[in-house]
Formats: sequence, structure tokens, C-alpha cells
Amino acid sequence: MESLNRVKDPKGRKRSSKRDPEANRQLLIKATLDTIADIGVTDTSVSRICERSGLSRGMIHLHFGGKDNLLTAAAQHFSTEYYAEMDRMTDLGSDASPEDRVMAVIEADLSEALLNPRSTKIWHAFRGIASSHRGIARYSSTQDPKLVETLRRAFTEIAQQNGHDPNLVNDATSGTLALLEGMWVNYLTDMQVFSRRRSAELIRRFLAGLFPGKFIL
Amino acid sequence: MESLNRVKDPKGRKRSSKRDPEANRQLLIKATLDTIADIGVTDTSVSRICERSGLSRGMIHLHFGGKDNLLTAAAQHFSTEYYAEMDRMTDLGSDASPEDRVMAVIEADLSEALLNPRSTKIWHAFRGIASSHRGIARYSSTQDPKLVETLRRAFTEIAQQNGHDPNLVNDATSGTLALLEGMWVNYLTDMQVFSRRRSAELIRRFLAGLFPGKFIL
DNA sequence: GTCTCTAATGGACGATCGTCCATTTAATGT
DNA sequence: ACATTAAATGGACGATCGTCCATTAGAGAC
Repeated sequence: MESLNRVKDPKGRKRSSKRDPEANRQLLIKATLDTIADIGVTDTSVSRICERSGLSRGMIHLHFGGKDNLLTAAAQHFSTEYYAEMDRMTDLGSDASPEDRVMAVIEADLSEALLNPRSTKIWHAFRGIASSHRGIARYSSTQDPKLVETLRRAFTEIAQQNGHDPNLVNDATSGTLALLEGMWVNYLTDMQVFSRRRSAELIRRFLAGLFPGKFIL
Repeated sequence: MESLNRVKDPKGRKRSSKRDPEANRQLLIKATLDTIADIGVTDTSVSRICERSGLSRGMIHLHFGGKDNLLTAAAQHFSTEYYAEMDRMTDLGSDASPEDRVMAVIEADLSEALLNPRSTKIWHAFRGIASSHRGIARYSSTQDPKLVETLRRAFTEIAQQNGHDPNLVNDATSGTLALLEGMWVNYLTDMQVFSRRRSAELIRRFLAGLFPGKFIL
């Protein structure tokens, strides 16, 4: 029987469960995001992060070289996780209609998994400081190329069937993303009143207007 | 001839130009907003605000009782100014069509006067810390009752002419505001690429889909 | 066991934070 | 001219900030 204090890392080498640099790195990032969601970026200090992670003060300097880099890494991690979850939730069969694929993106973005108190607080906190923090600015964009391409391709298929003008696809794509942005803000501002279903239906309704005969309930 | 260092306040009493509590109050608020736009909320300290305003450190405690209250007052001032300017720009004659009134709101919100680097940075900075700052949270709402009512009334008039279902007005109202939110984010994220005209046209297009025969170019 | 190397610790450090108040300055009343 | 009142100053204060490093602890090599 393998010793309890030994685990295997992804490469299969044995490592101590008490000494795990990568795990501690992730722990710090996690603690940073939790702290931001809990008390806000302004009050998120090195001390708060350390006491939440249970690690010593020196770890941040050791693993990230400073608080700024940790914040940047946290923003990157958050962004990566968002798009990974989005991918997971929009992985429909290849025979899915373009309308279904668009609605899958919308419903994923409005789902509990992506749109929740923690994520909205973190997201808007990062966006709020992005313009004065180069590192974070890189990961505060709404326009993820892959997601944009998914929508654009779906809208292109829909438009081709009806033969609309070329700008329609661009407008539908950035309009959909803009509406989702607005919904996140609505959620942040008043979580009590917010309704995921009604928000999704609202966007569907706008798209139904844009593509006659499509996106009907 | 009246002495140069004496001016009249709104109530007509004589006051010194060197001693003007209200003017200094406003100066502090202005300096706070400028500092936030310049270096971000995180780095906006009492010292930075004071050196920008040219006033002494004690003034913040004297006029506002502390930094938190100053930040709240700044958020309130910013919000008030936004809606005042919005009112000014949407003061069409009473014979204006509901469509024109809606488009006036959209174009005002996307105009240089309201949507500029300074205002977007401040707006998103406040929103980012709103969830951990009660005072600011009050002034970070997108759903200004008066503006909502303006849109709702206009959409109601448009819908009545065509006889649509009652939810249409609600959806058009909050959809329009959500789209505008998204446009502000687009502007903040990439000011170089952003186009006021195309953004307004995109929203018009969405509304044209929602109200057949209306909002056509 | 002993050596080596790196992960991890936790306190020292100067800088800066926000608050507060004793003092000075300017305007007004008598 | 003098007293009174309020505006404004600027430094003192303790607390906390983020960085850095001398030290300890743990794991593998031999």
C-alpha cells in the first residue's frame, strides 16, 4: 500500500503531499480570487491572501515575484476557467442547428456555473482596475476570439439561408455579446430580481427580430 | 468697484475668493474623479487626491469626514452629472416621435460628452468596487428610474400603434439599456476600434427587428 | 547517516496608508 | 481695533502595506 503522504503528479513522479509547489501556486491563485470576491480588490492585500490560503507571506514573492504578478495570474486563471467551462457547456453534436448553437452559448453564459455571485464580483473587479493594470487588461476582454468565431459561424449559416447583407453577421455577433454583458451587469446590480430564463428569452427575442423566421419560441 | 477678491454666492452674500468651503468641496470631488480616471481606484489615496487638488490633507476629513465618504460623494456627483447631461441632450420638442426619442437616448449615451475615456474608466472603476462599498453601490446602477421611464413610455407608444404583447415594452427597454452597457464595455476595452456611429446603428437594427416597420434607416 | 538542493517560513524593513488635532489664517461682528 | 467664529493647514500617529531575506524543513542522491 502506498504511503498516504505521497501522491503522483501528472507526470507520474512521486511527490510529497507536504511539498507541492504547483499545488501551492494554485492555492494562492484560488485564495486571491476568493478574497477579491469576498472583500473586494481594494482590500485584497498580501496579508489577506496569505491568511486565507494558510501559507506564509513569503510564498507570493517565491512563486510570483510580487503581488502584481499574482493578480495577473489570477486574472488569467479566471479567464481560462470561464472559457473552459463555456466550451464544455456548448459542446453540442455536430448536427446541432446554428440557432441551437447560439442559444447554447447564451444559456451557458447565463447559467449558474458561469454567472454567479463570485464570478460577477471578480469579473467586474478586474475590469474596474484593468485600465490601470496592464497585466490584468489582457484578460478582461469580452471578445474572446474563439467564442466570437463560434457565434459568427453560426450566424453566417443562418444568414446564408435567408440571404441578408454581410454586416448582419457582425452586428448579430457583437450585439449578442453586448446583450450578455448587460445581463451580467444586471445580475451584479440586483441578484434578487434577476431571472436567467427571462434574460435568455430577451436575447432570443432580439435575435428573432434580426433573423425573421428564426429563433422563434 | 467691487473688490476683486470678493464674489457673490448664490444667496447674494459676499464671500472671499480665498475662503470658499463649497468650492473646495467640489474641488476635492473633481480631484478624486480625475485621480481615479488617471491612476485607478486602487492607487487613489488621500495623498494623491490632495496633491492634485492643491489642498491640504486635513480638508478631506473636514469636508467629508473621511475618504470613504469622499468616494461616495464623488460617485454621486458623477452619477448626477451623467443624468443631467443625458437630460440636456434628450430634451427634444414635445412633438418628437417616440422613435426619435429612443434614438436620442442612444446617441446621447454614445456621444463624446457622456462616453469618453475619463467617464468609462471612472464608471467601471466604481462598478468594480461597488459590491464591497455600500455607499458607491447606490450610484452604480444602470437602471436610473427616470431614464427607464423615458424609454418605456416611448416604446409603449410605438408598440400601441402595432398592438404587440405587453412584455415587448419591458424587453425593448432593458434590452436597449443592456446593449448600451455592452457598448460602454467595448469602448473601454478597445477605444481605437470603437465606432459611435456603428454602435448606434447596431442598436437601431436590433430595435428595427423588434418593431417591424419602425426604426428603419 | 550525510550531503545537497529547493520549498517554505516568518519576521524585519521602509514606505505609505487614513485619521485626527493643535495651530494658523481669514472673514465677520461689535 | 479687537474678539469671535469658521476655514484651512500640515504634521503626528499607529496601522498596514508590499518586498525581501536569513533561516528552517523536507525530499532525493549517494
